[in-house]
This record gives sequence, structure tokens and C-alpha cells, in this order.
Amino acid sequence: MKQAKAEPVKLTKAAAQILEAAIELFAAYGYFGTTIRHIAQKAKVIPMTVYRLFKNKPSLFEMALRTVIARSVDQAQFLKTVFDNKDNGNVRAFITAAVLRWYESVPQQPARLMMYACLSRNEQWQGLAYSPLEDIIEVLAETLDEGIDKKAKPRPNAAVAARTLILGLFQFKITHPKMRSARQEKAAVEDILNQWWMGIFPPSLANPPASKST
Amino acid sequence: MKQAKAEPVKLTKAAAQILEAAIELFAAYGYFGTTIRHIAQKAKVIPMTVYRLFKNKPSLFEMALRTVIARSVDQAQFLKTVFDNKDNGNVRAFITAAVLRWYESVPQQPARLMMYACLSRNEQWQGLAYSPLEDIIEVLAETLDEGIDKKAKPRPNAAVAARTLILGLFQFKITHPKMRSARQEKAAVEDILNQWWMGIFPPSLANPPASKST
Amino acid sequence: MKQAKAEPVKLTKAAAQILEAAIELFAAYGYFGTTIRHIAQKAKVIPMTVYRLFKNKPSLFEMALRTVIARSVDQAQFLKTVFDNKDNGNVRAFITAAVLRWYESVPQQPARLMMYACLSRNEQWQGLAYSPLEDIIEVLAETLDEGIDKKAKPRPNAAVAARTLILGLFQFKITHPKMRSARQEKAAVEDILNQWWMGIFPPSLANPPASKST
Amino acid sequence: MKQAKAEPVKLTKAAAQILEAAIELFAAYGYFGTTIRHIAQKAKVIPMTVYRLFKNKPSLFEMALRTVIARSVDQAQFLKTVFDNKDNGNVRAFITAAVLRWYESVPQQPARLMMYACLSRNEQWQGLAYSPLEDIIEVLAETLDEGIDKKAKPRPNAAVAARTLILGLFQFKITHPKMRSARQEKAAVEDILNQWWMGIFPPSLANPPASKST
DNA sequence: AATGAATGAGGATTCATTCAT
DNA sequence: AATGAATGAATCCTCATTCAT
Repeated sequence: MKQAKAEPVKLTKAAAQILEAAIELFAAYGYFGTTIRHIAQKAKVIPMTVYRLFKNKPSLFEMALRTVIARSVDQAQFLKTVFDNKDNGNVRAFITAAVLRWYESVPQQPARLMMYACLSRNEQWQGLAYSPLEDIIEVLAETLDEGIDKKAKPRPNAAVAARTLILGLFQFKITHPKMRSARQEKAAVEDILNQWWMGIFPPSLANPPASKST
Repeated sequence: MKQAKAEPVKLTKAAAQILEAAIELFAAYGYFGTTIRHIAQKAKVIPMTVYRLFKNKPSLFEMALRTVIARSVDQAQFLKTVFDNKDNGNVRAFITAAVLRWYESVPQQPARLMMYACLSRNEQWQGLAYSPLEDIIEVLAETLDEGIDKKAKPRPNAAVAARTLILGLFQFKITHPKMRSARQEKAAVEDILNQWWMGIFPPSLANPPASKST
Repeated sequence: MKQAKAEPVKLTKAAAQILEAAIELFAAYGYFGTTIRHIAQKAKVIPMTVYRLFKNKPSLFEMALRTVIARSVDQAQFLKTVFDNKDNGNVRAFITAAVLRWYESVPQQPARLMMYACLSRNEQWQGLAYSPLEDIIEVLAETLDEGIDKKAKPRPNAAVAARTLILGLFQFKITHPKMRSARQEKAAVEDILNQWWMGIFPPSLANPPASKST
Repeated sequence: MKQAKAEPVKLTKAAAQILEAAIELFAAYGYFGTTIRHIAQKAKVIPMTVYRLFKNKPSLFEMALRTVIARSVDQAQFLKTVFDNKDNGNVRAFITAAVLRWYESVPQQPARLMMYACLSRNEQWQGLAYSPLEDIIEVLAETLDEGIDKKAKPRPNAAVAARTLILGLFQFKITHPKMRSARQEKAAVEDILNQWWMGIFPPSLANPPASKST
């Protein structure tokens, strides 16, 4: 699990306000669509204060990104804790519930901000933004792997499966912001999860192990 | 399948140049990160020409988005043709190959542009950007559904499965732009596809149909 | 009566359309608030045509002004004809009716255009714009003078009286564009006219001939 | 009397300079004929300062208009004070002197600015511009009414008479800016005033109450 | 450390006008 | 003579940033 620690430094009240405003606005409008003045207004400080507490605009964006990621990392660790303490009963139900809870616990704001960072031309930001997803994927994959029958043939690839699920859900969260109610969204995510568990064809009916493309 | 026709109008050379430049730059830097002057320079025209041929910046962005989508729609229709002409042999191999070909045929540019549109606060752009993905999902779901054993229990949900796959691949394309070679990327996509087909646990070993959360 | 002849030159259809559009828009938005493109659009020609038929923007404005003035001059002459043919009966009623008819016959457009010309820093335009009012004032003053008792003491000054009335009515027309209905406007103008005829104090009660200020 | 208070707020030096420059230039060239850069240059500030101290161009115009009107309102109140303190001697001479003083005290600048506002398509500006004239008219009408013999037949209409005079004088001030010397202008205004007091025909000689047009 | 003012470049957009066709 | 394209400067306005207080 990559380290992306940040925010443990004590922030003054003004700095915290600015950071929250920056997160909100960068997430909503992206880097270029957000102005320092706008951030300052939302944080109820004058623009000068932004420059006293943060070096400049890129630096502020990076700080906002790191802050959001730090929180996300915490979530990965929380998930890990949950998984570590699981009883060995119904693995599938357990993981399903945990992933659902994770999905619901991720606000759109961080997701959007991370997406903007991924789209940016700044490789450092891209790397930063991708790391928390990798963390979640890693935790999920580990837990999955423990539950997989090691002698199954074909043996499922836990890492790939975890990646597919998390990226799909992440994308789903961003691209369906207002198109459905929370209830509908939850139902859709459950469908995705179920389908993910099931696979398309039950192995008994499925065709042979799939050709390696043409 | 939603209609998103565009670009049938004959474009002058300058307009076509501007449009291509706009697609490229909007895809790279987003709406706010791209300036009309920048577009004009890349298209080798003076800024005024942009305004003669396009109403304004939002309109140009929408035009670029529609153009990219129109091309994507063509791909959906191409995929549909491929599926319609399939022999009834190995369905899985056939679909796998087709989806792989689709994945490789989608340039990053349109994907990025569509992602920026999805992230924008403009609901029309969001809708436009999402439509070609829906088209692909629809075509894939239909074909999948034909191959699914109607009496299987639990019966796979073709629509959800298709959505999960396409959104996941789309996200994958965007978020992994430079992190791996083309070869690695292809291998990863194949893994995703295989995993998608297989499901995590073979039904025979799987736990019961999954609790509805909580 | 000053000569401000114009427009006898034969205009092509396009030129006439442009001129009418120019009059309308210059009257509505003033010189700087009106653009050649806007005029061309309203006249349903391309901007180039404006430059083929008129030298440039100032020249077009002057042409519009002259056109409007020429029509106004015609009105002055019409008024003159009316006055020349009057019977020698009720002079007051006759003039009142004629002035009312004049007031109603002057569209707001020319009045606004002339006002804009008066306000401009171009002395030629100022002179042009003021001339038709002077014409009307002159005609009215002559007719008034004929009706005034040459031995009255104090003897009314027909020129001043005419000027006061016409300028007041002109101002009234411009500054009360939408504030009252046509019916209300006519009633107000009649009040003005009556008051103008009457003077404030009947001479019998009036104080002596008025001090020459201070 | 309508309230149009403004300008009591303390203005910084730069803001005051900008406002004065705006008044001068808007009065000279109208709204569209005046540029922010021009105003900034005259005020000896950089254009950005204009936008720091005023919201935008329309807002600056409105501020300029309100400032000019506030000064005018003060004049109306001054006139009122004068009228309230008048002895009951020669009413006509007293009012004549007061109106003359008012006329001379109104600079051309405010008059032009108000005229431009009246001509604009902005109803709020029209209303603002017209209000100070209404104030003066009201004050004058009240004082006139006190002096009018209530039993005179036909009884003069003080409101209409006041309106006619003030509008006429206002128009006169604008349309005769440079055409005569100050001395000539004063003489002309005195003529107008005398004529206004007198009416055209002494009632004894006048024809019957004037036909209501047709 | 908070504030207002300054900077100067750059944002989108439109202007009047002219050149090639 | 009609048209589209070009020109280049000007429009209003905002940007990120820094300098004086």
C-alpha cells in the first residue's frame, strides 16, 4: 500500500477553511475552472491569505488532492480492519456489504477531484490520484484471494477482479451524479456487485477458457 | 440506441482544422484549460476565424464533443454489424475479440473529452458524453442476452454485466494512459475480460445469492 | 428656412433598406451603440454591401440623419401650407389643431435620432439635427405673429413662444416614450397647448411686466 | 418628491476620480461612446482599479447617473427652501429669479448625462434620469399654485405650466450648447420665462377656450 | 499578519474595414 | 456586384500574483 500521508500538520483555522473550499471548488470545476479569488471568497478570507498559507495555485491543488487522498487512505485502512476482523462465515455477503458501505462512504467530491487529477497532464497528480484506488483494490484483492479455492480451474484472478469492480464503481459514481435517486443508485450498485460475483455464464455452461483473442 | 448524428454538414477546411484542434486541446486540457487563441494557433487560423465559424467557446466545445461522439456511434453500429453477422459458434470468444477490438479502436482523445464532459456542470454535455457508452453497452447487452441460458438460476443480468464491463474498460483507458506499454495494457484488458466472463466463484462453490446488503 | 435637402437621389433597393435599418438602429441605440453588422442584418444584406453603398459609418449616420430631416422639412412645409390656407376665423383653434397634428405625426424614431445628433460632439450633426426644429418654429412663429395684436402691451414675442412650445413638445415626446398611453399622451399635449395659450396669470391679475431678473 | 439619495458613502480618492471622469465622459459621449480605458486614463488609474471599485460598466454608469441626480435633488431642495422663505410680495419676480438661478446653476454635464439616460433602452436609467426634473417641476408647481387665483376662469394648471417650462428650459440647455454666448443664452431664457408668464394672448382678447382638437 | 492597491498579462468576444474571389 | 475570409486593434473583464502598508 503506497504511502500518501498528508494533513497531519496542524492547520490554522484559515488554512483549513481554504483547503476545504479548494477541495470543493477544484472538485466541482477542475483546476482551470477554479480561481483563487473564488476559493478565497468561499473560505471567507482575502486572496492574499491564500498566498500566505499556500505557495501558489498548483501547490494548493496538490494540497487539496493530498488531503482528499489521505482521507481515502484512511478508508482503505478501515476496510482492511473490517476484513481482518471478519468471521469466516459467508465471505461473499461480508465482502459485498463492505464494498457497498465503501461505495456509499465515498463522497462525489473526492471522486471528482481525483478524476480531474487523473485527467491532468501533471504526472505527479495522476500518480497521487490513482494511489487510493490502488489501495482499495489491493485490500479487496487480498481478502478475495483468501476466499478463493486455490485448486479451482480456471482460478479467478483476485487482483483483476478487484480492479474491475473498483474502477467500474468509481466510474459509476462520477458519471451518474444526478441521474438517479440514492435508492436507485444503491440498487444499481447491488446489481453490479451481484453480477460481478456471478460471472456471465455459470462455469458448467460456459465455453472453454476463452481464446487469447483471435 | 440514441441518435447523436452530427458532422454530416460539409465543413470548410478551416472549420475542420479548428474542430480537430479543439478536440485535441479540449481532450488534453479540459474546457477551462483550453483557450480560443490556443485552438486558433494549433489550427493555424486567426482567432477571429474561430468566431466566424463557431458561435462561441461553449458552442465549439459542444461541436467537438458531438463530433467525437458521432465517430463513437459509428463504432457502436460497427460493433452491432459484427455481432449480427456472427456465426453461432463460440460466443464467448467472439464477443471477447470484438470487445477487445473496440477497446483498442477507441483513442484516448475521445475518451478524455467525454470524461471532461461528464465532469462538467453542464447537464447537456453530460448527457451527450454518456450516450455513446450507453450505445455500446446496449449493443453488447443485446448480444449477450441472446447467448444466456434463459433457464439459468441465478440468471445473469446482461445489461448490468455489459455496463460493468464497458464502464470499467472506459475508466481503465483513461486512468492508465502512460503507466504501461500497449502490450501490457492489452494483457490487462484481456485479464479483465476473462475475469468478467468467469465471475469470482464458480456458482457451484459460491455462497447463496448474496444478502441484500446490511 | 434652412435647406437640408437630401434623398432625392435615386436609391437602390438595398441602399434604401440599409438606410431604413440605420435610421431605426441609430435612433434606438445611438451612434456608438449601433454596429454596421447589426444594420446589415436588419437590412438583410451582408456588411460589405453597406460599404459599397456608403462610405463608412459616420457617413451612414449622416445620411440617416439627413433622410430623417428631409422628411421633417417636408412636414414644416406641409404645416406652412396648412397655415397659408387657413381662413381668418378662430386662429387659436386652428393653430392648436395644426400643432397637435404635427406632434402626432412626428414618430419617435426621428426625434430620438435628432436628439442623439444634438448630443453628439460633431458640430455638423448638431446643426443638421437642429434645423428642422428651427423650421417648424419659424413657420409657427410667422403664423402666430400675424395673429398677435400689434398694439398689445406687453406684446407677446411670437418667436420665443413658438420656440418654447416646440422644444417643450419635442422633449416631451422623447422623454415620455412608454410612460403613458397614446390617449394619455394626447391629453397631456393638449394641456400643454392650452396652458401655453393662456399664460399663468391673466394679465388683469398679473404683476407688472416682470423684472429683468434680480 | 421622490428620494434618490446616493453618494453619502465615503469614496476613496481613486473612486471619486473615477466617478468624476465617468460623469464627464458619459455625459460627453454617451454610454457606448465611452470606454472604461478612457475613463481610467482620465482618472489617472489603471483600468483594473475601475473594476475593483465598481462592479462593471453599467454599474459605473448608474453610479455616475445617481451622483449627478443626487446633486440635482439637492438643488430641488434648495429651490424649495428659497420658495418657502419667500415674502409674499412680487411672486412673479421672485419665481422668475429663482428659476433663472436654477437654470444657470445646472451644468451642461448633468443635463447631457440625464438626456443620454432618458434615451437609453434601460428603463431604470430612464426613471432615474427623469426623477430630478420631476422634483423641480413639483416644487415649482406647488409654489405656482399658491399664487394662482383659485377663482380665475379658465384656471391655469400649475402642474402643466411648470412641466412645460422646465422641460423646455432643459431641452434648451442641451440643444444650444455652443450656439450662443452666456449672455445671449441668459437673455433667451429670460424671454422664454416672460413669454411663459404672459401667455400668447391676453385672455381679454383671446378666443374662446380652444376647441379640443379634432 | 490583515488589508487595499497595483501589476501586467491574458481571457473571450466584437469592432470597422478591406481583400480576394 | 455578391460573398467569405482576413485583419488587427479594440471591446469588457478577470487572472494569478505581489507590493505597499
